Formats: sequence, structure tokens, C-alpha cells
Amino acid sequence: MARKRNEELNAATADAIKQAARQLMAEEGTNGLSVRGIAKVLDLTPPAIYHYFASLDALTTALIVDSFNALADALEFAGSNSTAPTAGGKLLDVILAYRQWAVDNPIGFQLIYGNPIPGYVAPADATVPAVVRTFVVSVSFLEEALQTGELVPVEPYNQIPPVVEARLSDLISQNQYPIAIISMYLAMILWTQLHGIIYLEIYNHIQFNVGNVPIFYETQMRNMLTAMGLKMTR
Amino acid sequence: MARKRNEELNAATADAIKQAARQLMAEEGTNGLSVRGIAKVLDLTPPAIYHYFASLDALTTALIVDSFNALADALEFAGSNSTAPTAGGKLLDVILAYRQWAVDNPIGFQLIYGNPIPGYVAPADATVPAVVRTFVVSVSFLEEALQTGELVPVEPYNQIPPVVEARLSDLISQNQYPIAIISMYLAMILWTQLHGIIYLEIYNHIQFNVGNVPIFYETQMRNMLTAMGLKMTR
DNA sequence: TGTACATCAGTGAACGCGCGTTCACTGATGTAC
DNA sequence: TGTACATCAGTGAACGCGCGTTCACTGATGTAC
Repeated sequence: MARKRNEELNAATADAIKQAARQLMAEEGTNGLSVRGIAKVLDLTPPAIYHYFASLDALTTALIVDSFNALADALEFAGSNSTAPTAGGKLLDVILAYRQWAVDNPIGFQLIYGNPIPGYVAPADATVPAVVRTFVVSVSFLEEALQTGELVPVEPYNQIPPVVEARLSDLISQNQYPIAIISMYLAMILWTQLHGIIYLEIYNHIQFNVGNVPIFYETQMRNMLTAMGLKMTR
Repeated sequence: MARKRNEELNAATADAIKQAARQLMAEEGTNGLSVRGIAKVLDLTPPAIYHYFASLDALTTALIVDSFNALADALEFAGSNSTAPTAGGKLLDVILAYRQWAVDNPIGFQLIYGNPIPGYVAPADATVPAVVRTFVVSVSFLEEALQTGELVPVEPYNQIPPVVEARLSDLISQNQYPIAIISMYLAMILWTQLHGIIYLEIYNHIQFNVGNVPIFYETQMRNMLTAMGLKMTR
């Protein structure tokens, strides 16, 4: 019981450390992270941090994993709480939630998708499946739309370049995803387009040029869905 | 004459410093840049660098400006040396050159479009026009295609959201660009889509998923041009 | 209830490091007469 | 052609700084009897 209590306090302190880390990064950028900086924020001595994380790298990894999970959670929440009547509408809500999460958590986004942190290499076996996981929500709505006939892929998006098709086919069979190659392909296209706008927004290059990013974003994503052959209800 | 000689030698050393800087960043990432690191590469003493650049920030700014110019040069070269018979074909060559430059110069790309360097803020008046400049090549080919009738914007890409249209209209009139709003709008869309794939490739998130990035990239850009209403010759 | 003991979160000092930048200087080169 | 001088690229020592990490420790808390 007392032991349990201790574990809870431990976890609370570990959380406080992570939160301080996020705060520091928010203020100073991804590279503003330091053991000593965290200690200062928490009014602790630097070595105290080592009771909770073996090293700065270990803390960084924890932060990255947290970000992946937070993003995936946000997408799943948006999907299951969408009030849209169709799979296509829910997909759009997920897509909008993607950008919203990135804008609300620019540091998290940079940890996942930004510059590699110098001297730090995220373990690929933690990273790759996590990237794939953020696909899954979108892909499954695409698949649903495909099966209900809401999505009927049209030219030129129903033509998959052979090399790409081979790769997607491998991914599907290796992971036994219960989906059509075309769903995977269209999800990949949406995924790249969405990242273009989000990256540019996070790094402040697009606001100046389009005036209103949320509207530009939603418009482009709607347009893309339409061009692919999804019947969108406006 | 001797003075001239000195200036040339001076410029040569400044170039050597920049090249060493690029090399360091290529090896260690954007944050691996340091005065002392450069000095070591060039077998110089750190203070010697200060004969050529007032500070590390000044050097960084020079590197960023160089990158902007190199990218713009590459795009202009691709446009004027394109063997494509139509404006649309030349535009595609420019778009392909964009990615090629980024892949060949990942550090340059990151300097322009990547994480802000901690503690460093690029002077906006150097940065914003430079971003605009990289638009110009693409925009002018779009404009040409529009005027020859090669490009006839179609639904949904001929509908510009009012807020965005207002912003683009402002940009055009403030800078007196001799182009139609729709050209600017379509260029913006291409620009965001292209960056999505390039960012993901530079940061190593897409190779795993699509198998062959160059083919995926060209396909998506062609598809987008087609969807916009450009008659592409395959 | 009261005392002896174990646990362990957090301390304080220290390590070796690389950093940007300054300063007074040296010594080769090229100029002026 | 030969000598005195100015220039200035590059040096070497030093500054104060923040970093990640180690180590032996302390002292409050909670446990066992």
C-alpha cells in the first residue's frame, strides 16, 4: 500500500519532469531541452532527474513515444466522436484533427516529424510502427467509404504506379492489414498532402502566403478527397 | 592590383569557411555548426573565423541566403533548360528540380524550411522575399499555360476561398506581379503538396512507406496538375 | 504507543567537455621611396 | 635594387558559460517489532 503510494508519487514526478521538458522545448525550441534546465524549472538539483530517467536520451525517447500516442489518441477520438453521417465525413474530421493537434502541440509534432535531434537516433522499432499507427484511423475510414460505395476511385487516382503498388502490397501482407491496396495508396497521398501544409505552418512559412491556414487546409483536403472520387456532402 | 588579389583570397577563404560549415552540418546536423568546429576542419584557430564573419549568426545568415539563391538558381535553370515543348511540361521539370535540389542539399533545405536554429532568428526581410522568389518560376509557367489555354482551371480548383483570394490579391497588388490570382492560388497548392513529400523524404519518414519516392513524387505532382485542369502530355 | 531501522528521493560537489567571443600579439607579404 | 614601413591574416591565451553525468552523502518518511 505504501509501496503503491510511492509508485504513484514516482510516476507523478516523472510526469512533472516530462511536462517541464515540454515547457522548456516550447520556450527554447526542440534543442532547448537539458537536464539542468528541467532541474531549474522544477527547483531540483540536476542529478535528481536521474532517479526517474536513466539519461537525457531516455527522457527524449519517452517524450517522443508520448507524442506519437497523443497524436494517435487525438485522431481516434476525432474519428469516434465525429458527428458526420458518412465515413468520408468522419475521415475529414480526422484530417482536421491531425492539423489541430500539430498546431496545438508544435513541439510534439517536431519531435515526431521534425529535425532529428543532434546525437540522438530514435530507435526505429519504436518509431516506424508508430508512424504506421497514425495511418490506421484514416485508412480504415477510406476502406469503409470504399466498401459502401461512397468512394469510387477515379482517374488519375485509381492508377497506382507499379513500384508503389508493390511496396504497399508488401506492407499490407506483412502486417496483415484487412484493407485494399487502393485505400492504402489514397491514404498515403492524403498523408503527404496534409503534412505539406502542416510542416509549412509549424515552421511559419505559409501564414503569410495564404492568409487563413485552417480554411486553406480544409479546402485542399476536401478538394483532394473530391478529386479522388469521394462523394463529399458539403 | 595587389589589393584586388587580396580581396580574391579573402573571398576564397570566406567560401572555404562556408563550405566547411556545410560539411559540418552535413555530418552532424544543422546544430553541429560551430566556430570551433569550422576552425578544426580548416586547420585554423577559432578567432581567425572572425576576420571573415562578424559572428556565428552572421555566418548562419550567409548560409541561409546562399541556400535560397541556390534553390532559386536551380529552379530557374530547370525552367530555362527544359526541353519540354509546353509551359506545363516546363513547370513539371521545375517541380522535379525542386525535389532534386532538396534531396541533393538536405542541409540547405533544412536551413530554409526546417527547424529554426535555437537562439537564431533569420531576419524576416531577407527571408520572406526569398520564399516568394522560389514561387516565381512556377507561377510564371502557370500563367503562361493559362494564357495559351493549355491550363483551364476546373472544379474544384477554380474556386478560391474568399479569405485566401483576398490575401493573394493583396500580395499580387502589393508586389505588382503581372499574374492572375488563380495562377498564384494553383502555385500555392502545388507548393504545399510538393513540400509535403519533400519534408517527409528529408526527414526519412516516407521512403519506408512508398518504396520509390521519385516516382511517387512525380506521379502525385502530375496528378495534381491534371486535376487542376492542365492538359499534360505524358 | 515508542523505538530502532531500512528505504530512497534528493543534495552538493566535482569531473571534463565544448562552446562563442575578446584581446593583445606576431610575422609574412607587399608598398613606397 | 635596397631598405623602412604599413597592412592584416592568423595566433595563443584567456574569459565565463552551460552542458551530461558520477559519486558519496543526507535526512525525511514510513516499517517492523
